[in-house]
Amino acid sequence: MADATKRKKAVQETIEDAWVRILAMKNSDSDTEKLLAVKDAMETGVTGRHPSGVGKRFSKAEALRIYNDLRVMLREKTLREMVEKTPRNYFLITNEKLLARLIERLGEQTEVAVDTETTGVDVYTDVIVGISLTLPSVSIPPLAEKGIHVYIPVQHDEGEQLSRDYVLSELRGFLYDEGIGKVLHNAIFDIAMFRRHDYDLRGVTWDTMVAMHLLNENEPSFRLKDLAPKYLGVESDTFAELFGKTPFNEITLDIALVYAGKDTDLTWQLYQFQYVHFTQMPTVLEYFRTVEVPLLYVIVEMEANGYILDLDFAKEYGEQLATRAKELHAKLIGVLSKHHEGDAELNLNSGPQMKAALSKEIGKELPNMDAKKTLKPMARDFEVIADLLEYRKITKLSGTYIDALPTKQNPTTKRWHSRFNPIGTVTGRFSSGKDEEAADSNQFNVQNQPEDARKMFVAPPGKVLVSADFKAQEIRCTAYLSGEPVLIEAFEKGIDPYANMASMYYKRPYHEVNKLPSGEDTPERKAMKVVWLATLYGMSDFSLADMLGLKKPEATAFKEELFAGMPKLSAWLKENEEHVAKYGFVWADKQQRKRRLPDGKLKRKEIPFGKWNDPRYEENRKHNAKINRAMRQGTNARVQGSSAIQTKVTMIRAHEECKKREGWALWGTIHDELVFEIPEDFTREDIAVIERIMTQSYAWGTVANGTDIAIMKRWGKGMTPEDWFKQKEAA
DNA sequence: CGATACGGCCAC
DNA sequence: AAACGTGGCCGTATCG
Repeated sequence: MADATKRKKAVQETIEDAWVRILAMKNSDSDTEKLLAVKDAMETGVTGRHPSGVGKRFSKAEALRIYNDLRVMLREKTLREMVEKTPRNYFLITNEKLLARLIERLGEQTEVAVDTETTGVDVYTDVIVGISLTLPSVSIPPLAEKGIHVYIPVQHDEGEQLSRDYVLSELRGFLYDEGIGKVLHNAIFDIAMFRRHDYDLRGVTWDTMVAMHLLNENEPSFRLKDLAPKYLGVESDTFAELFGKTPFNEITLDIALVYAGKDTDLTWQLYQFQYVHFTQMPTVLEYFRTVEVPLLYVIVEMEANGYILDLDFAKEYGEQLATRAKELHAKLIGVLSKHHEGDAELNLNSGPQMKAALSKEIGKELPNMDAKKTLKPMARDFEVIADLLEYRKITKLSGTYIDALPTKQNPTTKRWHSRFNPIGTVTGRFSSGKDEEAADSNQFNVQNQPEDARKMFVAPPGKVLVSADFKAQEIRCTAYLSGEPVLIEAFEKGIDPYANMASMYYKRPYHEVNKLPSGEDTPERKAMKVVWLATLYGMSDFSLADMLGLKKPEATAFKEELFAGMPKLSAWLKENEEHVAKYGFVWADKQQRKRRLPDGKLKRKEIPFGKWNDPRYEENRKHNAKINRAMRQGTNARVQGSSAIQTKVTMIRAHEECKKREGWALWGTIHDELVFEIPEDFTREDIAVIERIMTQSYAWGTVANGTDIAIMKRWGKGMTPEDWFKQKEAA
């Protein structure tokens, strides 16, 4: 009876009521957007109920089904319109005669926009199916538009076209001509695609994606399709919106022309727009042209070189970890399952479940499950916590690294390839990991491999890995930027800057506060390091106190006393904050890169004394927190950003050197470290070459650079070059 | 089963 | 209220 009533009620619900109900649900942003689009389409009569919904109550599921149909309709309409409106200066190049005429015109250009269309985003496996080019200075007399945009299909399923081999060989002169500048959006991808077909794309002069990052690192998206509407006023659909998962070779040529032609058209327009803005920042332009653009080639080579993993080792190690995890799992379940209700077994990987069970087991409520802060201090008193920590460490290690990496071998190259994204961070550092639109790719983050996972990475046969770090890179950078004598003198004397600070602060001899013979830190040196890093990262006195095990006033006093002994550094820190507050940005070294922190210019909002916790002032607190954050970011961005420049410049030099030497390659970079692979019969002079590359490619004024070099067959700690040679001579 | 958010944790 | 900067990835939770 109740059911019948419900059913009756449901039938009676009007569409209007249904919309109110559905939109009141807890919908994700993207769902809400879709639902509103459907509502609008239904109200304007574009669409009606979905066939599957006839006779049923109108549901969110039905609305989303309608959305999918609507999207297909819309897509077809958009594509039809795109083809109808194909600009008259867009041309398909489909035969020898047209290609020959194009090549003649290409020879007259000084700069050309280039883009490739491919079967997918695996640059080692997928292939080029078409090439688009924008020739900006070619005019076809009857047309008013200046410039032409061409698409050369080479492997579409249908339509008259030339073969890829023929087109590439005919274009060789153009591709290899450094005198014809190439302008691309995300050139790394296209350089790698040409490389995949054994062709170079030489003479890249501008990458609109990288340039955009220098113009505004806070840009929410660097996709051409997002930048074009924003900065050029040109609407643009993404590949996925237009074609879904259809590979480009299945797209008919009329559609391919208008889509691919638009890519280089927009890239060229964006270049023109960006160039005007760059003329306002000549130092940044110089940096872009001499560092970021040449670096693109280095990145492509480094990524393509790739990694070799010791799969036998990974398998054995993975099994060891699995065995131990199983033991710990059984033990933990034995102790904790009595605190867990429900049919399903207690899930040790579930934070909420474990927090509840553990709290009951130890008889007090845990605030959170943070390993470092909450659990580790209790591990000695509670075996169950020690076990859980070990279990979590092992499952993290195997789940993210030991078991996961072996599955990511590239099917074509049989190697493992990471991505190094030169615009992946706001400060200029590289990020590493998956591409934005390569969710199912084999790419992985090589910059956060823990020590135990690094053991899987081995040098290629007959080679060794040589890691070279910038010794105390960020401190030297700070010494240089601030001009602080205490730091500069330490580096001049070749002594440890932390120990030097400790000696000064504690008024004790340097050797007493430096590292112990075992290599361990003295408490004095360790404290200096903590305070130093805390300052660089803008840590509050509250957190500093927490880390040093002091009360807040003591931590404040400690910091103040230490920095009183380094007045230039203190003044520099203050200047950074003032600069952020006044201009809303800071400069990296030699004004090569900006870090824009617009929140720094906000005016602080008043919070009356005693009202800190008053919810009425929550907005004000959040507002002020944004300003505080910008202040912390300012100094950090100057140091991290300048250090990233040093690393990038050094990579270019390293790459040049590697090209000259048989068997040398750049293997990777981890922020303050470059890793080379070189033949294992290297000499002392070879090591001296690497030392010179590291210390002389980019100077911090008069502050000397330093490097520590290690030789390895397997990625990890390694041995010093001296030990390597001693061992070799002994054998 | 996909999309999204989040806690937690790996690196420098 | 937050309290340390820059990242990426895994597993769970949650939603429909």
